Amino acid sequence: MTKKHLDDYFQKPETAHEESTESLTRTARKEGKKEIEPISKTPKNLPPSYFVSATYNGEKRAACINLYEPKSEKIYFWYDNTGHKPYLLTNLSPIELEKIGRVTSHPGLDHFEPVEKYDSLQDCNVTLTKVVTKDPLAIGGRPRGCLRDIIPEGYPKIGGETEAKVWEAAIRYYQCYIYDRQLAPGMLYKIENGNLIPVRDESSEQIVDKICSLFPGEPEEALRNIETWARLLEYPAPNFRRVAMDIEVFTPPLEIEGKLTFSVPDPREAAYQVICVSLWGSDGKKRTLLLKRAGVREGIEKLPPDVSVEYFDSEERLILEVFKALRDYPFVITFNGDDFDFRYLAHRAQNLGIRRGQIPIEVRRRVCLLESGVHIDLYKFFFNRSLQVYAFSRKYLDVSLNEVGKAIIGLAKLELTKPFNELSYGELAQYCMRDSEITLKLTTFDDNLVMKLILAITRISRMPMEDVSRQGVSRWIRNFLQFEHRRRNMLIPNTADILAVKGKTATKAVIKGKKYKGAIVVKPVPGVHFNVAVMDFASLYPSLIKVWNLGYQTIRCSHPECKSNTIPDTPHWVCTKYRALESLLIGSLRDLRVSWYKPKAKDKTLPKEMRSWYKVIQSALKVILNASYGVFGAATFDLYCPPVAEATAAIGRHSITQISNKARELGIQVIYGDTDSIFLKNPTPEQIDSLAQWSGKELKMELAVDKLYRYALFSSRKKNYLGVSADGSVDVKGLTGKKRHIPVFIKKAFNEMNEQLALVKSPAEFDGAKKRIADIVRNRYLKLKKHEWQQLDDLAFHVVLGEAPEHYKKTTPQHVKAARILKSKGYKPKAGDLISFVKVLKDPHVKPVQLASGSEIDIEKYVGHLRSTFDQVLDALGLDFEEIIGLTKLERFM
DNA sequence: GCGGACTGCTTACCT
DNA sequence: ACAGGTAAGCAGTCCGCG
Repeated sequence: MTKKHLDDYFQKPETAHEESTESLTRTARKEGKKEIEPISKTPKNLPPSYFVSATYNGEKRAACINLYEPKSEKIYFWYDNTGHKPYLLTNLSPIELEKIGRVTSHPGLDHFEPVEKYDSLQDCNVTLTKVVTKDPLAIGGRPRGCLRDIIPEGYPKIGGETEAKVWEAAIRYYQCYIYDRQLAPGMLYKIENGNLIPVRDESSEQIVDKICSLFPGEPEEALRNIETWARLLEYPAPNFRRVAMDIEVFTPPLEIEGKLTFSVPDPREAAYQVICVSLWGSDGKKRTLLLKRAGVREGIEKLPPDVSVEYFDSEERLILEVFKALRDYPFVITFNGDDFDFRYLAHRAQNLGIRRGQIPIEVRRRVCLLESGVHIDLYKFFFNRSLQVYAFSRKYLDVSLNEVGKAIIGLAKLELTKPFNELSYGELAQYCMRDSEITLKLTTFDDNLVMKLILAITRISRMPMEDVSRQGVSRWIRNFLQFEHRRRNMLIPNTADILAVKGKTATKAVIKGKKYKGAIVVKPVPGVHFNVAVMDFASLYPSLIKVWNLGYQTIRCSHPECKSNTIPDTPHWVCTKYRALESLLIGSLRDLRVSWYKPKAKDKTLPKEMRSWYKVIQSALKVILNASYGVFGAATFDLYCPPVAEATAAIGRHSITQISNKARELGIQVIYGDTDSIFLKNPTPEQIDSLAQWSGKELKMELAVDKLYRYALFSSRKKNYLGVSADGSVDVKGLTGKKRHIPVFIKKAFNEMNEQLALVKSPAEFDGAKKRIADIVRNRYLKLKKHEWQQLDDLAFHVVLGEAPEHYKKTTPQHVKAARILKSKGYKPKAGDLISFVKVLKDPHVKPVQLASGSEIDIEKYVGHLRSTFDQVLDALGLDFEEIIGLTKLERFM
């Protein structure tokens, strides 16, 4: 890599305006062979196509845009023809830069160019120098000799006056290109006479106007911003022609404790044969490619008739056939393809002597990309915590194909009944096909929700689809903020500079080690409360960021006259002269979601496809908005600004305190509240109305009824309650009985109890329910005492191993003890694994469930867990666990 | 040397 | 690589005790 690029420096630079009219592929050109079919053309003209991703092409030394043409369903390339080049910014003048030999002699240097930028941290215009290079690697990305390191190191501090600094030097080149040309990834572009031209969507203009008319009070700048977002979000998604792929690799069997297991082959070594590959296309094509091996039984009668079964005598030909398919489809979906399937295939191909040019996979350190299309690795996508919680409402708890498949589309992996290498061709194909079936269906369910979600975030974040599907929400947010900086010719500040000017926090966190004080939780009033209304602020934190004009630029600004514009409960103030970018952008996104996309997603009068698109948008916005406050408190975020996060939380506390005071003033009893919500006991519609009115008027915040509970049940614990809605649905929050590590044996009883609680309609009906609940608890207790469980698994606790078992130094929690026992038996528990263990009488008091037997169970421990699980509810019902299980008060003291 | 009180660690949850 | 706040269970330590 390094060598190749060093060589590049000594070549004559190509003219950047060179037309790319030839229709040979990049691969074919490199190899000088014509036998490979063209990956894709770079045409002079192309009908409207979706901008799906962007890269840098090292050979052409130009940005490359991947366009998906929805009629032919193919990807085409367009290379920059504007002469755009990589650059960084520095405060050194060209004259000062000329004095640094390591800069002027740098082979990647192109030229210097003065630029004016607005520095929002200092509130002044600055003249900087654009250091333009021939190659992005000249700026950064290599261990030594990059200009972004050379400039600050190399400048002799004359008189100690000027400190040489660089800006915008860590932005990926293709992002820089998107920012500078103000491109809209995910939107339509056409190629006309070799030029890239945005395609305006006339049909959405009316609807965009309508959206804007929803916000008559907004200032012009905010309206223009809303308009921009609306244009991006209204345009529909294409059909993404795609294929899901899964591979199976021969694995030598490993014997542990007399049981056969298999270790996962190392994709870097790729030492074993690829024995089966399955391809499941969105076009209905289902293929399974099998390697002929000695002594393997046929058994393909088990496969559905529409699967094409293809046998190969040579592994090399099998792999080449797979590569052909990978070139054919514009989008390829895998589950962990970055770290396994693609990595393995590429290295295996190399091992087999397949020429580099014939391998369409670009293997990078952490990802594997396709030369001719877009690779989406669903493992990374579903691993994303924000998506897990806010887009898929914690439906899956473990990120494995099996768990995600079961939870989201109700399709599990096939279970193997015998060792891998004893499978017949049919069984192997069946197993492998199922994996690619789940993988594809994870992108097709709910009217292609996943593909659309990626597209929507691509548009909001201004990032390529590959990056959107792999990176976290903080990158999405960072990128659209950087884009808007460029649009306004604002200097993108360095993280260290923001921190130096505005780094200090002033409040004390409740939790040791945290940076600032967070939200308030109101102590609940224990007991059962009928007719409870839950009111909450619509997206509290984004609303506050909008209403209070929060951003790194505006918090603690330098203007003396702003200092009186204080933030409650902190020593901070906010600018009164300028609007913060974060406030503007997050504010618009919030407004769009609350006033347009959320209602539209529920609007039954809309056609189905339209409503489904609106659902996608509102869900994408939800994910982004929910993280929009947290990122300012995250040191890894480029615009990290602790006082912004601190101020947001402080105003949040102020808001909920004000609103509960007002509620009490109106004569409503507040029985609970957490962060942005208050639980009101038996309020009248008038009281609810006046509270909402007051909030809008005094706090400038929307407060609305979120839930109406027939009754709610509280213990004295915070973040612990149970609410029953009018339709009998039960919300369980925080109770131990719902936590995933609790044994099924206890969970079952807990769920039975909830069924009883769901039936209660009036206070009078509680007596009967209490009796039945007492029965449930007593029965469980007796079953435990009599060792009556269906299987030992039902008694297992399931706890995630946060670190590798040997990594725990300070304490040894029980699940780690269990993991170490497993390790000593030859298993290889690693970080992220779910450890299942039971509590036993003998010494370490835990045992992995696989190794335990019923007779060694510590029954009293389980009674204790049963008790503590139920106490949370029994307290509120006025029931007593010990009385239920039949101990008299006297016995308890003995 | 023992046991209760206390602190800290770890995980899972809530908003 | 969004944040802080809360609950639970256990591990480990401290402290008093003739």
